Amino acid sequence: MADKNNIAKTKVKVPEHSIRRLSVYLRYLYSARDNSDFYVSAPNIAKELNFDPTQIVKDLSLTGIKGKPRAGYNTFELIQAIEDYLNFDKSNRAFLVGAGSLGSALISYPQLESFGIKIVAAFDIDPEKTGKLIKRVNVLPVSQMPELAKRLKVEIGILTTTAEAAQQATNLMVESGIRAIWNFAPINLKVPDDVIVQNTSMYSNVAIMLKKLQASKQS
Amino acid sequence: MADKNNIAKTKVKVPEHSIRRLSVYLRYLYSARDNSDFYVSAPNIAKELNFDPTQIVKDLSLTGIKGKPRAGYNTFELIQAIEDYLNFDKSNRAFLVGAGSLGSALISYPQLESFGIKIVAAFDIDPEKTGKLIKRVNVLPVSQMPELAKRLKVEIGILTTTAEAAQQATNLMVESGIRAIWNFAPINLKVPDDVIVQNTSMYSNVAIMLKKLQASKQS
DNA sequence: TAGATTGTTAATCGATTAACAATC
DNA sequence: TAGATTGTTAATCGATTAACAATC
Repeated sequence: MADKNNIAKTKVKVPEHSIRRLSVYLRYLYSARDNSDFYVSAPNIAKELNFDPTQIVKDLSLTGIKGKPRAGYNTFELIQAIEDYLNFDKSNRAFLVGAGSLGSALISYPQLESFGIKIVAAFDIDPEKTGKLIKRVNVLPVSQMPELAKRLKVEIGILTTTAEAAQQATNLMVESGIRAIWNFAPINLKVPDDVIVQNTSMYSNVAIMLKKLQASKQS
Repeated sequence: MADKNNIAKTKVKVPEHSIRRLSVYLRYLYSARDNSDFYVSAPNIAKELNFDPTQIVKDLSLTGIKGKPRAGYNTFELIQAIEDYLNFDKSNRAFLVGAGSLGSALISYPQLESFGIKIVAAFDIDPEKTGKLIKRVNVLPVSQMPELAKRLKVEIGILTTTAEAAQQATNLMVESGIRAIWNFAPINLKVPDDVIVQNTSMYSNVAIMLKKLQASKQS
């Protein structure tokens, strides 16, 4: 049954909570490294980030790293282990579709490359926008996407169009062979079973923040 | 113990998963309403968004709404119930700090207002940026923040500065009486126990997407 | 050695899913 | 009435936390 398949596929099982935390640890580890801290321990990180130390130990063990009792983990090895586990090997080329203000902001977002995503081209339907450069990234007409995707073996698409244009842009990405879509458009995309959609809704974060604010007022 | 207190306070207990989903349902319900669907049922929404129907029923019950067996929920009542539950009453005024490309993108982000946030002013330290307008929002020097926050009773801050400027900007927001900070800067902010920080890290989403992509290739 | 930290196993907690009765 | 859907209670599942042994 196609529908059931779809649900199954959408939920490729990965330990989301741990992965989310690992990316937070990683950010801290970069600064520790720059700070010449050669060893970091779980209680160390925990104190800095206000996390639970045993949870950190458990998360880190996912990457297969071995730490030294008393000392902690070698900072360089730990960074390498997390980067490997999260596939941040810098070869993940991505297209950005929708060169509006959010798209431009993402192209400029700091360190996105060290987090495994390299934006190699941007696309737009608006002829006003195409033919220009945004921080060394070319903005091309969408018609060039399928051919370029195949040539450059691009598997990742970042969707920053309006909600109205999003589904059509998605269809084109799928036709071009894109396997994973990082979606910022506030709409539920329809994709084939084997395409991954990562929704980044601004709204859900707003909702959670407002709810916490309300809860904090009541106590 | 201050540290323990901090941990406790950071985790004001709200059903995060349900809230996140409710905001997704809401977005769909707006389109259903515009489409003149006067009644929607859980299996209805489930099919459209690829969710589990019983989970939807459970989530919706959080808002206190009563549905009709066989028919479902009145669309207007349901929208109202979710908006009430999530405090989207449109009176949540917010300051935006850091008028760079991401800040501008957020000011232009569609429907943010219907999701409970109204950006009433933007701030920047760069004199090049202050004194201008971004889509009807004034960009002011940060020095004006404390006084204006008190006058307008602003409790929410949106932080879109660089990582380097983020902590200082945060301190100023806290001094100004901001109670909740929606943080886009890739850094762990230090705040007093009673201030809520909602981190929106781009990186964690990248990490999860890459991990899913890898997992899907292995099956 | 003593003490701090890792690493593993067990207990708890919360969220999701399943089952089914109530009801329009 | 029959059937679809709500709504509630129970079972399952996964994630977090606690406990403690191993080790440097």
